[in-house]
Amino acid sequence: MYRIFLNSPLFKGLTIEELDLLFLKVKHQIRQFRSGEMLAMAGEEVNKAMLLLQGRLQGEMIDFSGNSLKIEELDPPQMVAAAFLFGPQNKFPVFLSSKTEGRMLVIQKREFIEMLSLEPKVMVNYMNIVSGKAQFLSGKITFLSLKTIKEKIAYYLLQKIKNTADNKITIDQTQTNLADLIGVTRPSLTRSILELEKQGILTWSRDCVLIHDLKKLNTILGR
Amino acid sequence: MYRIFLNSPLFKGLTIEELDLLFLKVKHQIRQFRSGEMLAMAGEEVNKAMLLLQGRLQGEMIDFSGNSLKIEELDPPQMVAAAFLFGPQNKFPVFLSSKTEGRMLVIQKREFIEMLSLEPKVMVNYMNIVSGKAQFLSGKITFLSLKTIKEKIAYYLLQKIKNTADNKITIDQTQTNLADLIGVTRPSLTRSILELEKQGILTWSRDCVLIHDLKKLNTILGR
DNA sequence: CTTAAATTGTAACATTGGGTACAATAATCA
DNA sequence: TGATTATTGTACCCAATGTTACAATTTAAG
Repeated sequence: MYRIFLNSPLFKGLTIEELDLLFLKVKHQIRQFRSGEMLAMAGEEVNKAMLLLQGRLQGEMIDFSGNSLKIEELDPPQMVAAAFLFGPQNKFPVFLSSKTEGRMLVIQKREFIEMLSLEPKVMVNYMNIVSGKAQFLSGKITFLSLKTIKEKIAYYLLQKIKNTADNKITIDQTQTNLADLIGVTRPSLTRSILELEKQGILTWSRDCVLIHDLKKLNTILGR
Repeated sequence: MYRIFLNSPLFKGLTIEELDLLFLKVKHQIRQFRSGEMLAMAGEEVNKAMLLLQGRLQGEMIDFSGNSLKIEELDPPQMVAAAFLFGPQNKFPVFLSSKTEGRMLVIQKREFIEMLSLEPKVMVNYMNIVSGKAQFLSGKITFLSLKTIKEKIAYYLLQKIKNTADNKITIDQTQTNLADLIGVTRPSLTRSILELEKQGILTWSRDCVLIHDLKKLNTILGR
């Protein structure tokens, strides 16, 4: 019955038997949702643990000029608003809506605390999840602190180049998408890319980027 | 002996007896530090729980143009880097240095996990702390997502006005400080303030701000 | 009360990036 | 291949903010 929970980060390392036993003791529900449903408003209180089982959610922060800065998409079997169940302001930080239909496991906060006490493995898992959220947000802040488009491009590329041996980076999206991702307009992004090319730092072709001068690319970020 | 830990958020709700018993079982050290000491570099691994007992620390993210965007100051009895002890990238997100001399309690991660299992109250306290960190960072992101200076001013003032009954806000810092805090230059801040005054939204005197038109102030943030 | 220092106001100019429109160049499909 | 569409390059203008420098005002110190 609870087999589908097994590959969730929250229940990682548990046996089926442990899981079955746990859910015998802990009260819980399954909530169904349709596509396009608004599941939570920013500011709303979080008083239950939610584990996405099926479907896809998205959390977006509506910035005040009406644009929406996408924070994250959520796929199963991830927890929803994990970092906002405890803490002094346990309210949704984003608008949460469903991109598809699906369902999630819901456990009231009181019962969730009980569960964490009953099973230390779940406790450690949960701490990893919440800490991971904080770390994700911390990374976002690093990025948002970058001021110029060139800095954002440099940061983006240097993140990508970590995973490749040579100085060639595969770009798996269009400039339009990328511009949207880093929060600038497309013509501005193109303009900055071309300036970087003129400076001899890189060559940007449709599907990949060649870094000619890694040193200068780092210089843009002041290091 | 461990009485000084009692008013720490981590050990809130424990009796002296419980605390004594806990620290009999859990290995720990006290680390002294001098003023101006660099305690951790951004990127360094976090493998111990740290609780500031005395002195003052500051964590700052050196932004890549060399400016430093202050993230937080830390006073006793707060935990250090609480949200970065677990999770997939348990590394310092900021440069941590001491502003004064002082000392802190240090518990290795392994022993810390043991402590959380031994005492559920501490576990819940720790989760509140980590979640609080995530929530703090989430707030930072909201702020960093604001684009114009007027938006930042409006956000700053509306946060402050929550705590006051009337429409008068006490400003406890100079414009120079405030400009630094919200990450803009001082002349630009002044310019924006004056424009807000011309629009009849507020009056900004040395030590306090009078909001004349709360509605318009909200409008700046698009709500 | 006078003076020095800190704070705030102001102005001219440079830079960055958004808005818009359109041209040029691939990529895709019939 | 030819036509259609998606993507990228380019230009022009404008708003927002940084840079710099200096003036005006307030506060603090003696």
